[in-house]
Amino acid sequence: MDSLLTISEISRRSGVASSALRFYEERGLIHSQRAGSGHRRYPRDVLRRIAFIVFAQRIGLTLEEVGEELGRLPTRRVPDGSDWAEISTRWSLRVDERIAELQRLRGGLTGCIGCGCLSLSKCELVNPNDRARLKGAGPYVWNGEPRRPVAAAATGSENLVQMLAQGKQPQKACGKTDA
Amino acid sequence: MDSLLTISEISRRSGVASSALRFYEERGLIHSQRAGSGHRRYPRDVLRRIAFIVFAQRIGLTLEEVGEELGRLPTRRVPDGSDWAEISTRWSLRVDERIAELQRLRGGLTGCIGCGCLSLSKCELVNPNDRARLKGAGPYVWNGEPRRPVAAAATGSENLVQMLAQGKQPQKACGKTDA
DNA sequence: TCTTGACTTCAAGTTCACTTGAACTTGTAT
DNA sequence: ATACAAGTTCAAGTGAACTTGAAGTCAAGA
Repeated sequence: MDSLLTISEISRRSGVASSALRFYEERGLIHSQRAGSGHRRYPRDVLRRIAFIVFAQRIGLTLEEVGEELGRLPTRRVPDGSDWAEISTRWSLRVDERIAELQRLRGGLTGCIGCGCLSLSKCELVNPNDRARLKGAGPYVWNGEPRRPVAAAATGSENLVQMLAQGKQPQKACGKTDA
Repeated sequence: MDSLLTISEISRRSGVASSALRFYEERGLIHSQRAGSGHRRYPRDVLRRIAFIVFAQRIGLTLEEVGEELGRLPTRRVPDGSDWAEISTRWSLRVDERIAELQRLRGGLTGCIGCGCLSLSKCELVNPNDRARLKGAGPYVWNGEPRRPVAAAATGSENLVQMLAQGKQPQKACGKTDA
C-alpha cells in the first residue's frame, strides 16, 4: 500500500488549490508520478513539501527562494526530520533578521518620524540589507520589505531611500529642519 | 520665498523616481501645484509625505492603505508634528502585531515543522488574522504575509492553510504521523 | 536659430503567484 | 449508453507598484 493520492486529495488536505499545485510542479517545487490515464499521483511526503512552501510564503520568501531551499534536500531518498530541521534553522535566522528590522523601523517611527524631525539629513533609520540587487518593474516585496530601493532614483548625495538602505540610526533628538 | 521644488529636486532629495512621484500623485497620495508651463511644483512639506510613504512600504502597507492613513491628515493646514505622531502610533501597533506573528511562526518552524511532526492534524501553527478577505489572482503579500489563504482550496475539514489561518499552536511534542 | 535638457501625458510593459477559461480526455455511477 | 465529475494542457487574465517608451511642450544657452 504505497497509497498515492490524487490532486484533489492533496488539495483538500493541504488547503492549496489544484491549480496552484500544478503551478508549483511546473516550477519544480513539487513532483508527481502519473497514472496510466495521465493523471497526477502524489506520494504522501509531498504534503510536507507543500506545508513548507506555504509556511515559507508566510515568512516572506518568494517561490524562487523556496525552490533554492528545497533544492538542498536529498533527492535520492525521502527527506527525514534532520533534513527539514536544517532548513528550519536557516529560516529561523531570516525570521530573526526581519524581526530585528521591524524593531528598528518601529524605533524610527516613534522616535524619528513621529517626533516631527524628518529632516532626511539629520534623521536616519533602518537596516543595512543588501539592496540594489534587482532591476525592472513590479511590486517586489520581501517580508513586507521592498526588494529594491522603493522606486529608486538619484545617485547623488543623501536621501531617504539611501538612508533606509544603509541602516543608519536616528541621531539624538531632532531639530526640525525640513518641513 | 515660498521655495517650490521641481519634480527632479524632489526626486533627488527623496530618492524616489520621478515616474513614481507622478504615479503617487495620480493615486492621490501627494499633490502638486503647476507652474505656468504645466510643470509640477512641490511645496517642501511634500517631502514628509513621501518619507512616510516610503516608510510605510517598508513596514508592509499597500499604497491603498497608505492613502487611507494619509487621508486622515488635515487638509486645510499643513500637518504638524502631532498629526504625524498620531499616525506613527497606529503604525507602531501594526508593526508590533507583525513582530508577534513572526515570533509565532518561528516557534512553529523550529518546534513543529523542524522537529519532523508535520502531521497537519496534530501539529498546528500560526495566528488568527482576518484571512479570506480578498479574491482573485495575484501575489498578495502583506508584511510578507499572504493576503489570502495562499492558493486557497478546500472547504471541508482540517488542512494546513486553515490552521495557518486559525492560529493554533503546536500541541506538545509530536508523533510523526504524516510523512 | 538650433539644440539640449527637463518636463508633460498616455499607453503599454514588467514581475510575482497564481486563477480562469477553453477545449479535450478519463473514470465512475446509473 | 450516457451522463457527469475530475482530470489534463495551454493561453491569457489579474493586481500591485511601478517603469519604459513614444510623442510632444517649454526655457535657457551657444
